[in-house]
Amino acid sequence: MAAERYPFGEIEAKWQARWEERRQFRVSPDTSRPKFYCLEMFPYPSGRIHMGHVRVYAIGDLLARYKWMRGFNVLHPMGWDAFGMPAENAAIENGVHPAIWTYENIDYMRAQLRKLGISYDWDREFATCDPSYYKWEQLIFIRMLERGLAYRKRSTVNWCPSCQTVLANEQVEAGRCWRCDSEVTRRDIDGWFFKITDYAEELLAWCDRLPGWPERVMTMQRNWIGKSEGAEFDLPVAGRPELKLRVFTTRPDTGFGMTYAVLAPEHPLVDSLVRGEGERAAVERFRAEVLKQSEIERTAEDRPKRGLRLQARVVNPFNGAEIPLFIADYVLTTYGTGAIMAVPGEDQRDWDFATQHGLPIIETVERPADWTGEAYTGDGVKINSGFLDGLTIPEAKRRAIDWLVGRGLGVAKVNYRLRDWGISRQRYWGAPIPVLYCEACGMVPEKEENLPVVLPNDVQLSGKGGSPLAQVASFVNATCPRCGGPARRETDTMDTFVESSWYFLRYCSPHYERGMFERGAADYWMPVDQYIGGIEHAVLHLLYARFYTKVLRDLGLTKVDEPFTALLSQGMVVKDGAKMSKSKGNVVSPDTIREKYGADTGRLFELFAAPPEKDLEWSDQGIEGSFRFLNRVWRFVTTHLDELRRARARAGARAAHTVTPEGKAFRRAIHETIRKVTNDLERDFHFNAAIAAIMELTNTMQAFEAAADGAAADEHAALRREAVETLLLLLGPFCPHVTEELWERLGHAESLFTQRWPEADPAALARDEVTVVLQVDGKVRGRLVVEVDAAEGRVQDLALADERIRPWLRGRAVDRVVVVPNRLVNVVTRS
RNA sequence: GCGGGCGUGGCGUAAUUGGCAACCGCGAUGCGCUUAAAACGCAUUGUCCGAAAGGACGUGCAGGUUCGAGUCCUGCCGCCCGCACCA
Repeated sequence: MAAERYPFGEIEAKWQARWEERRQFRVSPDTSRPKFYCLEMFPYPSGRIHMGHVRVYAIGDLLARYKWMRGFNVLHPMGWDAFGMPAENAAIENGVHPAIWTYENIDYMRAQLRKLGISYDWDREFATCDPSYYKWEQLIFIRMLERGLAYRKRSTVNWCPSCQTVLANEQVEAGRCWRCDSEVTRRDIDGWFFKITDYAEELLAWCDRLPGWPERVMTMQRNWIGKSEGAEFDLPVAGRPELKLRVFTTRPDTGFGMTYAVLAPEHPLVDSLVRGEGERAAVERFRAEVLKQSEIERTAEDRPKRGLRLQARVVNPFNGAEIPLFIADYVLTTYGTGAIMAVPGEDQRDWDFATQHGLPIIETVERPADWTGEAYTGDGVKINSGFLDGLTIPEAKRRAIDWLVGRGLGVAKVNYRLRDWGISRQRYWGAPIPVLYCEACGMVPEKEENLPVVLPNDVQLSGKGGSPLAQVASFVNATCPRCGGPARRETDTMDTFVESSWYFLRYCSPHYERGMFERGAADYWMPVDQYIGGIEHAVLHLLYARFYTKVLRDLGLTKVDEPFTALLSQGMVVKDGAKMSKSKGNVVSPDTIREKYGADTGRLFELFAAPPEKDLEWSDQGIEGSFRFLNRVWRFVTTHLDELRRARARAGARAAHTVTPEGKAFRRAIHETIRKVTNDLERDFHFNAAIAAIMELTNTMQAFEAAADGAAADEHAALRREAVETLLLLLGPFCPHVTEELWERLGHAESLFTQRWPEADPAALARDEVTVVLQVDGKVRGRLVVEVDAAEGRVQDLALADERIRPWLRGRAVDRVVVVPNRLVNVVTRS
């Protein structure tokens, strides 16, 4: 029973040790070879890895090993995204210090990864919670501060009551915290921001210049940046010449259809517009009502639009009409100017509100004759619009902006949905923000020579709120770097997404002590050629890292514009209908899988069961199938080992000259597999299809073996050897241990992964004959074997004379015959 | 509502990108080996008609383009993902 299974345990330990001894995957810059930087998103050391994590590492290792075999100098590093909430929560629950918890997890997970046999350069490993790492992040923070790219402001922010900290917009998903799923509330608080909005245009422009990224990720980023073009202009307040209401619109052409205007309830102008105590009280009541509804209620389906009409009126500058002014919950402070001109004829939200409040509706675009809808947003000619009448919408937009600009009322304006990145976290386990507050000098950055500002160890973590660092007197109380007087340190820490925004650069020279990274190493290795990770980071990490890289470029530290040339977003591993995760309790441990089947089997299954970008349903039976396959390969090679080794001398003669037709067909199968697998890896990441082709080759080998017993077996020994070697080379990147072992047993002293990837031999692929499909009126009626590239006329004649075809032509006239060379003949009849 | 993607056997999937639909695997059924089971091997496995030969049908639905459509176009239906009162 046990004897039937190949000895994967032994083999895997042996080769992991061997690769380590040989330092096989330790790399340094080498300009004589093309470089390939292959990177999987580094993990958060949360405890243990499960088979969900293994998928991404299996993909990365497959690509890295394949590129090795293609002659690339491959950088394939691994490290730890080690700051973050779970460590702090574990500390609060179990009384373990976050550092201890984190490093213990790292040790455990590193051991798990090593036993999977991934080709990492372990010399480059680091954890982001190490002061030698975050020191550089603090330095960059100061540089960003100097350039106005980091700034502090008081604002209304997303607050997670459970994590007790601020969240960036990207970290709120449908009103809930991305990490703990609690409902997010709003809070006014001082905090630090990175000016990602300065890069909105460039981030957007490059979305069209990264063809190696999945379209859906680029689309998500484009939507997130949310560029819209239009105009911003003033509406004078009637009878109050000193007051103007600034509005933004993407449809300046609809100005003549503006029948009222709306302010966000929190808009700062509201207070100056209110007249008398009665109105003030009504406004306060309305605001309170709006604020008390949660984010989730506010964004619920079918929310009614609530509004309050103010006594003040504004003037529509297009036609001079005095129009009513409202405050309403459907206008947001966070976008545009926080105020809008309302055009119910051409905007559905305004239409809803106007209908509800009995406000007039003016149509400014001619509707199609069959139009039955409400607000109209389609194309058409301008009507009821004075000087714009008769123009198309794009023409009218331009003309309206010119008109506003000419009268000094407004300007053309581009708006983005993207907000600046709030990086302050009121938590302990993160990189300290390197600034101080001095009574005399105000906010002062820490001196560079004093970096890193080290996170103190002696902290009390209660989870009660407030930044835990504020309780550490020895940390808070410091001296001002400018005047030497008493100063208080900033107690917020940085969002952990700051660490993951540049770790790929640190891997280029992880031990460099004179800077963030060594310029030469980064210039050699960057950008990352292939990045692999989950879709959940489409607008989080992947946007931040792009931004941060551009900042580093503008600081003169790197030459790259973009960090990741190509991105593969792998799907989730799902079990029992849910994503495999600790909290769902449906995890499968790689340790269990490894002990039962070996790491190679676990990896093979995850690469085979689904295309990489799709979700993968975990299947115990599926993994059995992958295991069966490897056992079959093992048995095949080991049972024929003597003969295969003997064939070695003859391998040089290349079995091309096999005499028998079966031999020729067999060799073609070998080389077609090479071509197929290479295409599948090179073009579209069709790993599952590549494995299917390798399995098929194995089946062909066994069939060939069974058919060619006796004397013929000897004749084909060299061919058989070629087949086995090809199989091992192709399968190597998927299942590195078992293939290395068999490669060695065949008599090779060199590692399989120093071999060149096989190339399909055109001579082997060449055919003398092809099977052509015969169709009558598009239906397959037969097959015909003809010589390759036979003349069309000849093929046509043969087809028309074919016995299988003739009955179908009886009583019908041939209209024409379509001949697709080497593929198909279609006889088209006329009835 | 806007944007993106998907829809193929009992299941996971494949199809040289417009040319034999279902490769590979899982499951199932039968057989062999075995005292037996496991493991392993062989065979069958889209649906319907037929004893067979063979035929008809078949890629969510309805059309279209084409000699030929899983693939391209139009319109529906369904599912998944992202954003969402963004002016």
